[in-house]
Amino acid sequence: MTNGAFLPVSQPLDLATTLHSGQAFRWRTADDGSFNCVLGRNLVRLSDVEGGVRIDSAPEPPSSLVDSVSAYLRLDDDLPAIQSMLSHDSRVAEGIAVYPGLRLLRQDPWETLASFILSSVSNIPRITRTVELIADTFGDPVSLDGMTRNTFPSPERIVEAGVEALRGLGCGYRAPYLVGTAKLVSDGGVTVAGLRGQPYADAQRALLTLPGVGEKVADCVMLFALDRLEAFPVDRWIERAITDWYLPTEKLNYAKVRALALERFGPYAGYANHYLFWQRRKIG
DNA sequence: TCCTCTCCTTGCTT
DNA sequence: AAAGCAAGGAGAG
Repeated sequence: MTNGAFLPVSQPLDLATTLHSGQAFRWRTADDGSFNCVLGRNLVRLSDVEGGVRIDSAPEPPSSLVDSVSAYLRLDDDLPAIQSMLSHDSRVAEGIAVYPGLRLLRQDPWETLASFILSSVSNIPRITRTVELIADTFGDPVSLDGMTRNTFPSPERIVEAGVEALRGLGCGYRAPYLVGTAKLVSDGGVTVAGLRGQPYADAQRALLTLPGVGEKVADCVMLFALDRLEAFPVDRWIERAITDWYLPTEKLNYAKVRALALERFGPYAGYANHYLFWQRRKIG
């Protein structure tokens, strides 16, 4: 065992729910209840402990990753304050009551972009499987305490891999989208990481130039990786929620839903989105 | 400009 | 076990 590092947590944090909430696809739960994932080039294990989270990692020592794990878990978001701002909405309030420790994550932009290109007309188990298969095939191995997992491959690696190989891994019609986007990213045509913190309109404009990226995928990347908490991805579930709960008489389009989200939920619309998403999925 | 329709792969799920 | 369904996007009309 490694020596572990302690990340004190005073915020609400439900690791199990957060890490398996469909925003990240590579977290696994071990038999001992801990969670492991490759973050960047480190294999990281998180465990719930009294007053916080225990971090183990390799090859870099856990003590050097405390800040980056804290950032990844968005512990800088004051979740109770955000939740109280959103609780005027009864549907969101219901979601908060069921998942009080459900947080958004601050993930790697490229991996998030690739994952959500693969998400189209798919489902969470399948996305998880495909993303893992891509890492197993084209990533680099990292080991921690006898466990080995692979890094998520760089855009350059995805370009080298090519469309046919990705089709072979079950990417289907999304394979050329992923390779096309990887080309633009590796050429420096679009610097995804550089979009973090950019204004919504600028980040969106850049993302929409990428193949396989429409408004919904762009919103997922902005929300889950680029610090745009006002992003409000509209997938099938959210669309049903809006239709049934908010705008039953209107003919919806993406812009209309976004306008409603911003007006109703403001700068933290993305948190409302995530609670609504899970409330709606629960109901069907 | 904006809307509607169709097609695109394949694994989960019932 | 056949069939519906799945965190959509692109292109045509």
